[in-house]
Amino acid sequence: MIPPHTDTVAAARFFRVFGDATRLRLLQLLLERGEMTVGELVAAVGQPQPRISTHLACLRHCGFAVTERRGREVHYRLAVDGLDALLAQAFGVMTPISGRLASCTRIGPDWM
Amino acid sequence: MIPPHTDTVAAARFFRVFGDATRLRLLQLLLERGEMTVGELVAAVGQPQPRISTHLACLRHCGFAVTERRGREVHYRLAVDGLDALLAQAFGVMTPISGRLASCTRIGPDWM
DNA sequence: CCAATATATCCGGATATCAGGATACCAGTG
DNA sequence: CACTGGTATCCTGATATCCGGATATATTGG
Repeated sequence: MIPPHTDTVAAARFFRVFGDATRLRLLQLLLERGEMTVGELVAAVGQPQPRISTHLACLRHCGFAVTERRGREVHYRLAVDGLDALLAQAFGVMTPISGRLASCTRIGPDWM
Repeated sequence: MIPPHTDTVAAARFFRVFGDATRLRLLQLLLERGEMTVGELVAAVGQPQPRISTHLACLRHCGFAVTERRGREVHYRLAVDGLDALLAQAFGVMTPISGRLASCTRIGPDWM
């Protein structure tokens, strides 16, 4: 059941992508709407464009999202399967402990 | 499908707990073995005791684990349900992209 | 009480990881 | 070509989050 050691390290990196609220929000948006332009993501998240683009670059590089340029606009789509199930599972695990999570001092303030 | 905004922030905090390889390793060990003492966890992970204890304190505070002192020893057990399914789901999502994740510069070097 | 065993906490330092704001880059149009 | 619209990158600074090592705390047995 326990994956080898290197898989644990890789998994921690994976979870760290989700550990930023802006990136998580972007993933959620793409999950729901299927495909969005940068401008739409910027508007939906309500943060400055460079900030969104930086996070999108991370998602792109890591393989979570793929892009397609159409004229001036760049469209982003999810490139992973199972994200909906993962998020649903995560909410199931965290809901009973969310109050405790909020006061953890090891996990600091949120960026969003 | 998109949880409200505050749930995204809370979820990001949740994922940040998993974003550290030592903490993730501890959770995996507890998941597999059910209950372990600090000493056993220290031996299994192969890191200094204070380091392990610090991470265990986080897991305890956040509600992932509960403890029971028996004499000198403190026994740790998982206090959340669904962690096995969550980790399995996560490995499913990440496996196809694990090579790309390894080279992400936004997610830095690993602590383990 | 003291010594040994087991564990928790603490503090200072290093660095990981975020932000903002400016600017570079790409596509379309006249 | 210049300008506009859309996006990506970059650099500096702030701080989040880890570590090591020392020490504090709790339990046990003589």
